[in-house]
Amino acid sequence: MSDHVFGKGMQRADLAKLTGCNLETIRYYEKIGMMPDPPRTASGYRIYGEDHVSRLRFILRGRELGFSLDEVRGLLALVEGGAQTCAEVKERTERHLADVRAKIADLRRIEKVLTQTAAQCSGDMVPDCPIIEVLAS
Amino acid sequence: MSDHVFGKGMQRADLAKLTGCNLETIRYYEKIGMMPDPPRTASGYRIYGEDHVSRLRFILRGRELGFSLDEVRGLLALVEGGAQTCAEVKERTERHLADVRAKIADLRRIEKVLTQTAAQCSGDMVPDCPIIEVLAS
DNA sequence: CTTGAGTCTGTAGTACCTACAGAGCGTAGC
DNA sequence: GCTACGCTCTGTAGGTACTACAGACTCAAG
Repeated sequence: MSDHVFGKGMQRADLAKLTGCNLETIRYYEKIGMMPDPPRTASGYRIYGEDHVSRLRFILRGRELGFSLDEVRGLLALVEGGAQTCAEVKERTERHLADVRAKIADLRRIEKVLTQTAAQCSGDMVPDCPIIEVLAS
Repeated sequence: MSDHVFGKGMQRADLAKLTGCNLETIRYYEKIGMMPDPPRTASGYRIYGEDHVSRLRFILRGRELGFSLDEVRGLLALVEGGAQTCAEVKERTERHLADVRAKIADLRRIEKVLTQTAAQCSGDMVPDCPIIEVLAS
């Protein structure tokens, strides 16, 4: 197989290479209904086309931007459902943005504690390590 | 039970309340060896003392600071092992700090993309939503 | 016709919990 | 003494998002 121009469709490995997605993840997305069941050859091999490429790219991009699979599923439904308005898309994006910002705030708090504590630690043979104090407090 | 002053030791629910840990999580930590097997009453009820409280607090604090359970396990081993030096503790903390900073950088990148894209979106009845463009690109 | 690479399937493993069912235990009230 | 209620015990299943593997099959090249 592996029709060089993908004229008749491509195999799983081709789709994986094209999108940078892990080979097994494609099958996983199919199993949980994120990707549609593709047509098969007579012997059962999956055949993918351009529509599969777009859809998988959409999912991967959403994941890169920190959306959960469920959130991506929702966005896909809006897009595929031919939403006349993007208000809902914007709303979900902003909800997600709030999540992302909350996570950043959390991590910054952690960073601050760790930085301050590590700074107090000489690293020498000290009986009372300030880092351990923080953990044990 | 529930000896008001915890003189003879406390039950699981008491330990949970005292540390803010989920009841089931205590059992889970025991199962994976993060918490030692506690003594039991004749009928099999777990009995916890002050040492269990400290250890659980250490674990929870480590988790709050974003250490993995394995990292916490390692720190605990250093502490309980009566390490003469805290150099190793400092090193691990700094390795973890680098992880935290990398995660912050990741999230900030995500935040930037989402903010910029959401700003371009009017939220009106637009056929080409810039958010979807980003996802589909 | 054989060989090697690709594909198929189901399943198990990762991290970190959380929740539940069904059984047993302990105590307060009657 | 007995019942009722709440706690504990156990093992196991679920959730999120994959990733990896074993064993069987298919396909194309030499």
